[in-house]
Amino acid sequence: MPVDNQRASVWSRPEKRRREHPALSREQIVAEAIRLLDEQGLDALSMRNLGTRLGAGATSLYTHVANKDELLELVVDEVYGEITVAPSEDPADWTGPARQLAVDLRATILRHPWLVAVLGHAGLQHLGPNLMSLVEDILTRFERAGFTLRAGNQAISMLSAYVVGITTTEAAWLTMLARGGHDEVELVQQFLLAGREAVRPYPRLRELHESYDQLAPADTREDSFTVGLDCLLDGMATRLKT
Amino acid sequence: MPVDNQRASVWSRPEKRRREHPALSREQIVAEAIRLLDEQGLDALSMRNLGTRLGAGATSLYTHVANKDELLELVVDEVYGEITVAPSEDPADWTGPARQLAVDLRATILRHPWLVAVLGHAGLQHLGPNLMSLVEDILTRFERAGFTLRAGNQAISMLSAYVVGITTTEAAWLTMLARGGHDEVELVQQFLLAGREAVRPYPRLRELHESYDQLAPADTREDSFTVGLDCLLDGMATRLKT
DNA sequence: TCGTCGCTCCGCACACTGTACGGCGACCGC
DNA sequence: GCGGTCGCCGTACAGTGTGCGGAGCGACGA
Repeated sequence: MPVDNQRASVWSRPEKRRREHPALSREQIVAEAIRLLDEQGLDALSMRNLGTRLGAGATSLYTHVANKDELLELVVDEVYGEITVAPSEDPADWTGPARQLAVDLRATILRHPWLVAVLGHAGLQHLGPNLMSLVEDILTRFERAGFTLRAGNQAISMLSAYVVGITTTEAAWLTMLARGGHDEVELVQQFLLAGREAVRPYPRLRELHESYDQLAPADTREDSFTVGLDCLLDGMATRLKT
Repeated sequence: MPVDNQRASVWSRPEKRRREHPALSREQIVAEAIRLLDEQGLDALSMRNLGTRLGAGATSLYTHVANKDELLELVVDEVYGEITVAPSEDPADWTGPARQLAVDLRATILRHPWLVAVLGHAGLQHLGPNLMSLVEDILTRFERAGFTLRAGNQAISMLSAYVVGITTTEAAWLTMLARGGHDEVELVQQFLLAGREAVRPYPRLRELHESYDQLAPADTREDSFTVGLDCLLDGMATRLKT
């Protein structure tokens, strides 16, 4: 299947809209796609499925969207739009925006666990308008706090890499949870039971495993994320900030 | 499609092998799958495709492997087996193994760019034997260097999260490169050209963009990774150690 | 007012996917 | 030699992304 690399990206090609009241629109399709993804996961997103949810045929979508891949590109950028970094009072403080970016990004991914799978296919290279204005915004903060543009860019890369990486596991967990319809605590118990056997030949893993026996899983995830984020910010402070 | 969550995991269920010289084996299937993935990417891995490459029918594979998902699980753990952390002379040095883990993991992912997409679907929760013994190994090093098990686990999480996150973008880039069969430098030029337009409304992004104009891309990626890793290790040293 | 054009939407078709099922042939222990 | 078992495969089914040609409709020039 040859890929036309020369075709202009989604963002530069304007949306066609001549008819007065077209039944479908790009916005509508993207919105419904996100709803479908949130409700039933990535596997449930098929063109036919999405089409019928919009009261349309599958191929009708192709008038507004070139590809399924392009649809996902639009969806991803739409989700990026959910992240905004609140204006801070102290312009010299870069820690606040950085932390907020990380926390918001994580929250967004956990709200849309299918995101990591999509990013895995396509990378973070999408460069939709929402992502770009977000990055521009944060670069501004970092610059104002004394970072060079390069350093600021590096900081953003590190932060988002860490968050995406950490969240990959969490999102997979949430997906499994949603699909089975189980309670989190119950599923954890089940996993601990299964893991106990697998972990037997490895003394350190076994001890670690046992130490996690009676813990609220959501809190553990939260704590682990925060500790890691603190580490990262510390390191950035000593290395990147002159 | 209902998923049988109760079925024992791949690792506990022993491989059936009664016949003297069976034409197919699990190892062989996994090995060929990896070869196919490396050559043609994730999309090209279909059961039929893999079957014919092994001189067998598609459904024959199901005697050795329950699922395509399970096959991927086996494949992922097989790839994890490529990572080994060399024994270090100084037992108090945790930085060496940590850095080596990160570098090796990145190299492995870049050697198998499809990995991140698979991880995106499934998370890092696979827990195959190769991964477990790797983690056990590194936990040992960390423990010997004064980490608690919890802290060591946290460190591993952070490191792999960072690497996976950073590498997601790189792997997507490499995949695109491989699919188009283009030269990296040439493709970079093309992207810079396309990006120049997109980046116009954002002053900081534009400046950043221009500053990347004449740089060897592979070196840039390498540097960026190393700087971020140094940051992370610094942070871990001040936060996690003691 | 009447073609005619362009755009949106749709039904059909094609190649391809994962995998359930039943059969076939060859090897094993007896 | 023989029955049972196991590895392999052909067929089949539901479902996928999407190319193509046609139908209906709004707008617009003659």
